[in-house]
Amino acid sequence: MCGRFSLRASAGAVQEAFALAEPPPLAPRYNIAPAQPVLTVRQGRMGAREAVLLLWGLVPSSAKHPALGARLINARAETCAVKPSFRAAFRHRRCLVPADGYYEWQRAAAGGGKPLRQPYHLRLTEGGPFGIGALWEHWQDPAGNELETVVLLTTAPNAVSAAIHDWMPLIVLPQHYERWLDPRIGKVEALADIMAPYPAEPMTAVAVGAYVNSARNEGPLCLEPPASPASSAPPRGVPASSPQQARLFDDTET
DNA sequence: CCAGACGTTGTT
DNA sequence: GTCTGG
DNA sequence: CCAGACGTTGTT
DNA sequence: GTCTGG
Repeated sequence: MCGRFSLRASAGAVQEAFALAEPPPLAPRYNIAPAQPVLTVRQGRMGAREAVLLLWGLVPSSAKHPALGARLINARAETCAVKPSFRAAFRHRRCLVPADGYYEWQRAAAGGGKPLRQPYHLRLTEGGPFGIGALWEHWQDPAGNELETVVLLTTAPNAVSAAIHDWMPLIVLPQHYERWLDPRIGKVEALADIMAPYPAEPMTAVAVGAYVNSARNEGPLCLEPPASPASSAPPRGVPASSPQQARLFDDTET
């Protein structure tokens, strides 16, 4: 699952990572949430790559109204090529959403306690930006009002992500960007190899405080460690946290 | 044929 | 639009 | 994803 | 519980 992410990288770093002609409009973000505009990299038939802001939460082109509460924020990579709401977008409107980390909430272990959820920030240990595989869609009502929206794809978790949740965002390898973005390619057979879990080795998961829970909160406080660390009772499969920072990586199960 | 849904996660 | 259910 | 609201009439 | 807002 991927319902919240960060993008702190500079416009220059994102321009270079995604081979953009222009530096994208970009301010550091620590808490990007559904229903907000997200930077999206896509490609036209003539091959020009562009970065635009689209609303996160796909409104299918068939929707009568851009149902604000029923937007689709994630779609499964394994099935999006055949689902009616995503099929056309998969064939013609694949895109990448730049991020440099995403948040996952780990459900508390079974027991009497409150159903508190512990958020983690998952990112490349090296720290750079990456591209989340996504689809965009165009919607227009009879009056001519237009809306462009985007949905993030999910896939099976790697070892780092599996300790926290059952899914992870589809992270596309840089060597696959060109093929993924090419609108002339639409057959799932020509794209299936791209839709695999990103390897666990380059990734790190860090427990963070509840500040990130509210989509109204923004800024570096989103990455502060939890006040009462998850180390008090690390759930199964999760190594105990260090006092300073709960670095999460199980080297034994990659 | 027409009518109605079309998505995910999580929880029970 | 396109697929599923009846 | 999580947080927060969830209703009406009337008055300012 | 369920829907909307961010």
